[in-house]
This record gives sequence, C-alpha cells and structure tokens, in this order.
Amino acid sequence: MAKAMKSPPGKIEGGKAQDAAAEASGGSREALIRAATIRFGEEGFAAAPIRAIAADAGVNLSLISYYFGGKQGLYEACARDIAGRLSAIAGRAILPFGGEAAELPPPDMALAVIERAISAMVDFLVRDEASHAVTRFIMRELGNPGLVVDILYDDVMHPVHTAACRLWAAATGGEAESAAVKLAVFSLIGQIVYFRIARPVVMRRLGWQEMGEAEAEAVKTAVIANLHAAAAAARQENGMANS
Amino acid sequence: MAKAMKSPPGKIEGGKAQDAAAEASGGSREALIRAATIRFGEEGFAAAPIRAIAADAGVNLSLISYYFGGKQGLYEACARDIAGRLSAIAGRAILPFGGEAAELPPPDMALAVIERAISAMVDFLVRDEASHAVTRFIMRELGNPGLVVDILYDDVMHPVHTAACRLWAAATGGEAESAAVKLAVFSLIGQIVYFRIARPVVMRRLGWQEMGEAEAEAVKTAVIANLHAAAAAARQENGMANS
DNA sequence: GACGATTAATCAATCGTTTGATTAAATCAC
DNA sequence: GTGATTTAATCAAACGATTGATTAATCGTC
Repeated sequence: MAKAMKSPPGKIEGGKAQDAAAEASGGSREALIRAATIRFGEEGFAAAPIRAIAADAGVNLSLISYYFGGKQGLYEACARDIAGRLSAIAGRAILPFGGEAAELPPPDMALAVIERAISAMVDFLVRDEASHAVTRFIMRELGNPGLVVDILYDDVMHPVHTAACRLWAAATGGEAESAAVKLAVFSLIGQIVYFRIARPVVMRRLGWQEMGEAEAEAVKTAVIANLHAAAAAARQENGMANS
Repeated sequence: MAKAMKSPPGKIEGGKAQDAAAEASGGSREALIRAATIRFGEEGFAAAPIRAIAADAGVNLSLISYYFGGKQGLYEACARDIAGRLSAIAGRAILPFGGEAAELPPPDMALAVIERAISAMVDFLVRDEASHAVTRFIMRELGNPGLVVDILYDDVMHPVHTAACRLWAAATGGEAESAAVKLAVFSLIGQIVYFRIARPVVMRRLGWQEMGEAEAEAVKTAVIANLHAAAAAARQENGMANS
C-alpha cells in the first residue's frame, strides 16, 4: 500500500526552539513530527485531522504523504521519535547505575539511586506539561499493542525495567530476574504512572488547584515512603539486615 | 443543539446474555449502549463510526439520534451506564465496611477488608476480559476531564476512595482525611490499575503467555505484600503496634 | 387509526489521499 | 565556469470515500 517515501532532508535541527512553523527552508519533516505528536497525543490518531497537523506545523498538507507516505506513516514516525527521546532520557538517568555494563552499588546506595530515579520520574511525568502528549500517546498505544509498543518496549521499557530490577535486587538481596522482583518494580512504576493518569482525580480528591512543586513533593514523599517500606519488608524476607 | 430525544422504552432487560443483536421487540436502546461501550472503549469516540455501532447492535443507524440525540449523547449514555455499573460493584464490595454509615472494624480486620478489595479489584481489572472496554473508556476520559469524569468521580471514585481511606486510617492509626492517607490509598490503587494498563508490557517482561489465575495470583501477592509493608511502616509512624 | 418504533434514502461536511504544476537546489556536460 | 538537465521540496486544487445527521415513509401494536 504505502508508496516509497523520500528520506529525510539532511538537516536534523536539534535545539532551536521554534515550535509553530517550519523554518524558511527544510525542517518541514521535523515540524510535522512535532505538531503531530501533540495532536495525536491529545486527540488520538483518528480524531487528529492531518489538515490541522499541517496547519500547526505551518506546512502544506501534501508533505505528510511526501515524507511519511500518509497519516499512518507520520504516526509511526512520531512513535519512533518518542522512543528515541525517552531512550535518551532513561539512558542518562538509570542505565549508568543499573545497566548490564554497570557495576552494581552497595544496598543502601542502590536504594538511593532508585529514590533519585523515582524523583526524576515524578518530576517528568506528573509536573512537566510537555510530557502530557507523550504520556497519552504511549497509553493509547498500550491499548492496541502493535509495532509501536514493540519499539517502545525494546528501546525503553525493557532496558529501564531490567536496570531497575538489578538495582532493586542489589538493594534488597533478591534475584534480579525473579518474578517477585519484576513485579515489585512494576508496582513502584505503576504508582508513579497512576499519579499521572489519574491526575485530575487525585487533584480533586486532595483539593489541589495545581500540580506544582509542593504537590509533586507530596507525591514523591508518598511513593518513596512505599519504596522504603517495601524494601524493608523485602530485606527481611531475604534475611538481609535493615540499615 | 441536541434535539429533544425520546425517553427509554420501558423495559430495562437486565441479565439476558444477548450481545450481538437487539431482541425482537424493543431493547434497541440497551443494545446500542452495549455495542457502543465496546466500540468507544476499543477505538475511542472519534474512531468509532455510528454505522458500525448500529450494525453491532443490530439496529438501524437512525435510532442513535432517535434515542440519544446523536453520537455525543450515546457516548454520554455509555458513561452513565458504566458509572452505574461500577457504582453498584463498589457499593457491594467496600462501602459496607468503610462507608460513612459503616462502623469501622478494628485495625487488623480493616486491613483484611482492604486486602479482599484489592483481590477483587485485580480479578476484575486484570483478569476479566469484559472490563477491557470499560477500563479504556475511563482512561480516555481521564485524558480529557469533562462531564463524564465528573460523573465517574462523584458516583464511583470519590465514595470508594473515601471509604478506603477510612479503612486505611482504621488499620494504621492515621487521619482518614489527611493528605498522607489519601496519597497512600491512591498509591495502592495505582499499582493495580497499572497492571491493567501496562498488561502487555508486564506479560512480556514476565514471559507470561496469558493472564490467567496463576498470573493474577502473582500480581495479587505482589500488591498485597506492598500493602502490608506500607501498613507496617505507617503503623510504626503513628506509634501503633504491629500485630 | 393513532402513535411510538423502525427503516431506507439522502444530505452536506469532512476525511485522507492524489494530482499536476511550480520553485529551488544540486548535478552534469562541455 | 556556464548553461542544460535532473532532482528535491513545496504548493493549491480536486477526488472519491466516509462521516454524522436528517428526512419522510413504513411497520407493528393497542
């Protein structure tokens, strides 16, 4: 079905903060991905008209077919872009301490690394407004697991989760690849993700008017308290002394 | 905008398991809600064509306008239907023990009630295939908080969460309406919900081929372990002796 | 036969895609 | 180097399909 499409026009255009329109020459491809990620994230694939995306990007409608072969191709390009960005963030944040090549720290240090990772994850997911579209993009895909989930899993979720499991095992004395450890780590991640997904509900129930620094700090405190409680229980289970 | 629409045709038709088509006479309204909940849940509002919904329900397209005033009205009817069903389930499961009218049980009993609620929630959310569409319906709405979220919050989430907070406070000695207790309860709920949302990722990482009884049991074990760990820590924090 | 329920037929609007033309840049021939 | 030729990038316009909604006629029942 999809016709052959042209390869990207050389320039990658990394840091410039130019959101609304493509530059005078080139950059249309990047502008489309930027605009489409927001639209797709906010409205979903079907509800986001390519005319609106093209208008947001400040380029002509036809360039979507030209560069990506169609709406579907643009969607997949957004997914790959998100996977790349998240992979870069995760690679910087946790892989140096829990990755396969990394030498694992002693228990209390491992716990501190996890604690810092939780803090960063809360800041990104719960506070950063720029993550809204990305989060919803991913959640929508998780509902229809397909190629995009494959990419996200292989590039981001699996390496990050594996590294976190190694750190958790180092902190509590378990076996990094055991089901119990994997599920414990998923539970921790789940708490954070939930505070993102159910944000409107949480804010209403807590009487919060905004999700600012103080509110994010309260969320961190709660999750980190659970982290320490679970770690203490796991250490006891594994016959490891609590510090 | 929405024209006046007809009120429902008497019969409510509760238990009959007749999914694909409306009954010989009447029941078109209920068949539409049933079919639409699945379509909207799986594909989202914009991506679900009313022609497909009508075909699934085995009724004529025009009946959507006739009964609900249009596609939007059908969507809201689905939301109210979901809120009603969830409210019934929750009312049966936790409100009798933690509701405002209920006399709170002693600490260990309160913990046991929470444990049972978690078990039921995992069975419903993670295992029951019929909950897929409902879950995704709700998550989509949480992304665009509006009238539907208002209904769900008031009818289901707020009463359930409040009851759970009362039970948690009874179990650990905290203050039921304190921010710490509310966040602790949200954390517990979040873990369960996450295992539903990220099911494909969890299954892949754990090497699970299906989400059967054994797998659900493993999830329960992990979440309940966190429950007890968090409760023990909270009791210590509040100067309450652990049993 | 009157009225609520249901139907087929049709409406205008919007969708994603394709087309053909135009411009700017790169490549080639000499 | 310079003019000719090819390629890449962009655009406005139009196409056919599908969308949600509406209409007027028909059915079935009391």
